[in-house]
Amino acid sequence: MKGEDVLMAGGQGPSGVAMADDGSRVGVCLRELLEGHRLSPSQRRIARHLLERPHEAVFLSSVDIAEAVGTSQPSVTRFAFALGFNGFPEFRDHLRAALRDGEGGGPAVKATGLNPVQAMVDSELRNLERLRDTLGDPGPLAEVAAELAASRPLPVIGLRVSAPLARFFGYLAAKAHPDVRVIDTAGSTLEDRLSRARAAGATCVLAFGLPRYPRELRDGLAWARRAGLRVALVTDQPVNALAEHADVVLTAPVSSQFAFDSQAAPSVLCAALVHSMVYALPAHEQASIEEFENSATERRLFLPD
Amino acid sequence: MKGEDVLMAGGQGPSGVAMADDGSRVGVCLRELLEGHRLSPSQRRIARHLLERPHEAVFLSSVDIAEAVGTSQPSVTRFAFALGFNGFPEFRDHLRAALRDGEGGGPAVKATGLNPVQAMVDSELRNLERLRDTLGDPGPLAEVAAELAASRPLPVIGLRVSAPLARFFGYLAAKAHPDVRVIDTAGSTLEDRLSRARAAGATCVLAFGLPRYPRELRDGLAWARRAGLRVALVTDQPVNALAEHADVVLTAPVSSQFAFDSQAAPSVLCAALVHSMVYALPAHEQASIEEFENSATERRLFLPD
DNA sequence: GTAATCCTGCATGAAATTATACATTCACCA
DNA sequence: TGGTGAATGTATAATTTCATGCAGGATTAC
Repeated sequence: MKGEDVLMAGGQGPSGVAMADDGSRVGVCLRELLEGHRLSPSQRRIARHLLERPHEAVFLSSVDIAEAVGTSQPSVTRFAFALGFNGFPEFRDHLRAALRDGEGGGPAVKATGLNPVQAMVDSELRNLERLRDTLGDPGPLAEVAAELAASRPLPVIGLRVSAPLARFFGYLAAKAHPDVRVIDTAGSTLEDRLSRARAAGATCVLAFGLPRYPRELRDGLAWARRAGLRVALVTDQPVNALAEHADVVLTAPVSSQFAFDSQAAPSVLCAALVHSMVYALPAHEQASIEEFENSATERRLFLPD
Repeated sequence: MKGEDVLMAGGQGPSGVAMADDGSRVGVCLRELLEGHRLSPSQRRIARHLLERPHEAVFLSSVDIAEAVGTSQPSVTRFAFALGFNGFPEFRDHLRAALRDGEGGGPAVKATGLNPVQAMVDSELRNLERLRDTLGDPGPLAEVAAELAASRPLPVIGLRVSAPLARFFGYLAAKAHPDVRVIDTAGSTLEDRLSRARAAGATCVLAFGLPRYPRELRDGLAWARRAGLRVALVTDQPVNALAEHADVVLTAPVSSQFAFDSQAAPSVLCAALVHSMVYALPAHEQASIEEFENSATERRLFLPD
């Protein structure tokens, strides 16, 4: 193995502290394997070495171990055989499997007594879970929100299937931002309106690009960038044909196993974005939200809940 | 790699704990690497594949990845070079190092609960679960779908915050229904357009009415009924100020504990509705979906995934 | 429409990893 | 002392993994 240097730190010392992290999971796996096997002296040294570095163990090659222990590579192979495996790779895969069980193993798979439509919803549920997990680090979202909040005006692009998303975002954001301009047509119209927004002081643009990715959106993003606008993109994958034309990418997974995809996760991301934008706004504009609500109530625009 | 079968599970099931497990650590490492790198289509597929299985990624060989992605092994090597590494092993060691750094941190980081934005997503998750459960009985959905599919034309109403939803439904439904007419303006316009639709043969209308319920929507629904149209309503509660003006009600719960609500569940319900509508359509119109897809591909409207 | 560029897979060679054959050493015992 | 057998290392073969040259094909630019 060439890059063994990257694996030499970490670990958790012989007196293994924190039970139940993944390393010790490999450790218990090893202990189980060693149970009731008669090992030769050098094989014991190998075992001891692995037990002391359960994290690295899963990555080490037979020569790595041999060198570290100060023995020969065939001895490592024979060590694997002595433990009942059919070769060193088989032994190592056993360790890797133990590590993986630890990582994924939390919740059990549920019985799938779901009808097709329910399966569809379930699929979107998982997408939302993924979104929630990626938001564990609030940095990127807050960063984008701040940029968007600071841009006056704020152009928002959504073409084709993403047009409703852009409008939805526009509707929410308008409560917190004085000048949101939704663009849902492509071609020269798009460039015209971007151009005007740029001239009016816009510093960045928000784009929604869900599958299937319109070619025209890519062109629009490229154009916006050349025009000096920072491009924030909401899409379903961190890397795709659109992402390379964006400065910041927020991902909201969508299902593609069904004929018609919903936009559950992107919709939630919209709400989260606007939510974050509010905190990036000056106080007097936060107040204007309340204002609108009140005036709307006065005009009896809405029915009682 | 011989024992790839041992690595096929993983991920983090339905009730997934939180961020900051080792897999997502590899994930963020990958994201950082991908940032600002121009990738070819097949390289993007590779990146996606790895992002979807961060746990396994650290163990995969270049041929493993190539086979899984359906590309050639040299493409994987080139992928590593494109990311600035000096070879595939170097790239893989980088990922492994990220994983190791995470393990040192131990279970401490895991204990952290959800941040506010995550709580928001979590709230929508529960809404989706409720939606899934209510769809356990496919009857109402199929019934509404059949009615909608049979109405020519099919008027779809969504005002204010629900306008994007109506447009989204319209976009999807247009693939399966020859004459969908989205109405997102209120007042006399609404009645005009409903009237024309009725004259053209419409038998029912679909309305989206999420909080806060526009007074004008209630008026519109009442008007539609008097005009002899059957009213199907998508809203958030089985009974509210709008439901009494509808013949059939489909409920899609939304959160109201946050300043800005997303439309996750209604969005999914849209997709489910259209999905069900397809099965209520004659075969030749189902075929027209494919047709559109093909013609769109021919016109190279979309970018490759 | 044509040329230039980029992308991609195939074939192949180089490097690394693992398994096996064989020789040597050492402990133990007659 | 010489024999026996397990243990271990050396050398090497077999397998796997990785890198690169080259040609065909697609896309873009002019």
